[in-house]
Amino acid sequence: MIFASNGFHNSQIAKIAKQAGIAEGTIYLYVRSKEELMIRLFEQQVGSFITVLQEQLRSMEDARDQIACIIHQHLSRLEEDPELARVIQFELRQPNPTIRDGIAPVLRSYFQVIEQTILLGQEQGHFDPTLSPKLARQLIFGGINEVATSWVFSQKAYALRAQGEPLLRMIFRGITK
Amino acid sequence: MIFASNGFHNSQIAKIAKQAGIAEGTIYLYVRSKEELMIRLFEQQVGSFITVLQEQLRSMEDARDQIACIIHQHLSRLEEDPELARVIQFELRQPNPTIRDGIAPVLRSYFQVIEQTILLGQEQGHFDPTLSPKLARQLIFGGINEVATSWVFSQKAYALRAQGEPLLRMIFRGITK
Amino acid sequence: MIFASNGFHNSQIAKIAKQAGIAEGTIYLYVRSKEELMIRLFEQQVGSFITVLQEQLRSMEDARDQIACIIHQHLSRLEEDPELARVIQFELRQPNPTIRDGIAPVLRSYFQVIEQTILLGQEQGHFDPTLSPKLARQLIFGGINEVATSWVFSQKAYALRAQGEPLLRMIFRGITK
Amino acid sequence: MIFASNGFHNSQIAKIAKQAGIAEGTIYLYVRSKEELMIRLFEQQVGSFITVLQEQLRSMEDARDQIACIIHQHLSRLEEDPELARVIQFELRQPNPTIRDGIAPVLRSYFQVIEQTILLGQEQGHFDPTLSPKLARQLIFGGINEVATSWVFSQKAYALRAQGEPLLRMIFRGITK
DNA sequence: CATGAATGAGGGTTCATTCAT
DNA sequence: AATGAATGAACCCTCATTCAT
Repeated sequence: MIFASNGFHNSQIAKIAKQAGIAEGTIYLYVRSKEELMIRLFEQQVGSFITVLQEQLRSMEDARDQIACIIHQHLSRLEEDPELARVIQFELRQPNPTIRDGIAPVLRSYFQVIEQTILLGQEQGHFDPTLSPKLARQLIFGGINEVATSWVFSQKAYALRAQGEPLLRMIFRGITK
Repeated sequence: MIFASNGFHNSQIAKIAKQAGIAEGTIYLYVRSKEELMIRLFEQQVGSFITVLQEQLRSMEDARDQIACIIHQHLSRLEEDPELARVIQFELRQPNPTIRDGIAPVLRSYFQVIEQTILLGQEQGHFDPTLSPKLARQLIFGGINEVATSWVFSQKAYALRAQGEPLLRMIFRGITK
Repeated sequence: MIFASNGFHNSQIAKIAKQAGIAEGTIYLYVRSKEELMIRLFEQQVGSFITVLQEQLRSMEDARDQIACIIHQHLSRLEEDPELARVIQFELRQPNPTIRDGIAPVLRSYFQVIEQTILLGQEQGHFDPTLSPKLARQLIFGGINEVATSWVFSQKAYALRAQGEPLLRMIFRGITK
Repeated sequence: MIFASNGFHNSQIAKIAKQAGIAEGTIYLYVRSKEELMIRLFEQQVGSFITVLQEQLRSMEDARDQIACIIHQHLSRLEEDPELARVIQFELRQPNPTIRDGIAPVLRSYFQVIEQTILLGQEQGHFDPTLSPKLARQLIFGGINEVATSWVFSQKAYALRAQGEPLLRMIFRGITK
């Protein structure tokens, strides 16, 4: 089952199936509902992102490098796959509680990666030890997200990756002791 | 007739009308379509928020006080009216371009308030003059938004306002020279 | 109550009222329903047409003159008041049985005028006595009507009245002994 | 799938679907809108009528036989399928310009069949050469139509086909030299 | 395993009608 | 008598889901 991320645009099952080159009914052999499909797709995309990310983080000792890595990878990933960006920014921001709850675990595991890094940085004496890692994560994730949203809104008129450096500088100052 | 801000819950016209205590058809006396309704509601809510906010900002000289005010007012407003928070966080984050374009002007005017304040702070020598006001705004707005989103997700289990102080401290450090 | 024929276009009550320069509710002081309104308007228009027509017919002895008069008056009336033509051609040709039944009496009285004239012509020895007056009337009325319909469809690109003469000639030959 | 010609009665999609023994949504697999449905049905019905009619006309040399054939076939067709009669008489006589324009081509092609026949008759020396074929067609079509309308109004209390003979006689006299 | 035609519940919108003023 | 804001039933259409092949 390879519904590559290359196909949401409109999120009607008919179009998703067409984009994936399969029949509508086929989707339901793998998934119980459209909601589950959205969740599975999100899990797949974000899950693989996290796996790769953790791989890279493991090779870094300094939490500051790790934070830099997270931010750059996040922006790069969205820039590479604008469709995924759209999905995350809009498609998944739905009032539908089933979807919200469904993606929560994956999102939480990403949040934990960030929070762990902050904790590590605090232990290493780089980051302000009085910071709530959760709140710091919220600022970081929210900031990246808003930068990405603006970029999508702007019709991708500029390089998203280029925002990483200055954004990183602000965040660093914000969380450094 | 003023549409009650709490007239949402679900976004079906029937339910919106019921919540507002009016008939479905009545809505269409004031609004041409559901999309326009969403936009009008957003304009009304955010517009009045901005008006009040600017009033308060005018009485402050120091841009640092202004930033603090913005963050606190934003969080307070959402906490006072959790329904509005839900609408902004989820209901309006839609792929629908009409809505996105419709709310863009109001959102932009809020963004300008923030960016002006940052600019002022740079002129006053408080904030890093090399910062892009736009990017700083993105971090601030994105951060606040994410804090609010988490709060909504948590079923409002804690005081949103209480997050203002520590969030503010991080942001200050992040944008200060 | 003067809802002159000058106002159907679209047949929504709101527009009819606006055209007549009165409020929507006012209509319901004179009429129980939209259907009744349509019927009353039709009665008024066609009724006055018949009255005038009979006046003129009374001054003619020869049934052949009378038939000529009917055809010319009918076409003239529709040409003078294209709005009435539209109403008769389309607005009133509805599946709605209430309207059909409601206008039936007026229509029938017009039919009787025509059939009486044919009968007279048969007695005068001008028209084929073996003809069914009803069938002859159907041919005449149907013919006029179709000529008028074509004219309306053509966006009134030519003079409707001008069709009277040649149409009359055909009909005459058709019903003459 | 062929929409049963008797799938009308009322023109609500729900009822049309029910009559045709299919679901509402199914209709929209074959047709983009209700208007298109009406047009398609008309095209189908009238189109096949014209095809059969032209087949028959081809075997006749004399334009007088052809006119007789047209009138009899027209009346027979409506009598066989009273539902079609209702549709043509009422359902399609709508102010809706989309439908009017949509059925215009089919209707026009029927008109041409009639007008060609008249032209032929004029060439053969049977019909008055000074007649406008268009006007003659209007009288013929309008006459048939009115006869059919009366019949439908009468709740089909008598044999429609029986009207063909006397109607034909009148029309013949009307258009003969 | 895969298909895609068929389904039908659900939702936005219109508009004839009412009724408090 | 007149108004017109409010009503809400009715209707067209969409689209997630099913199931016979």
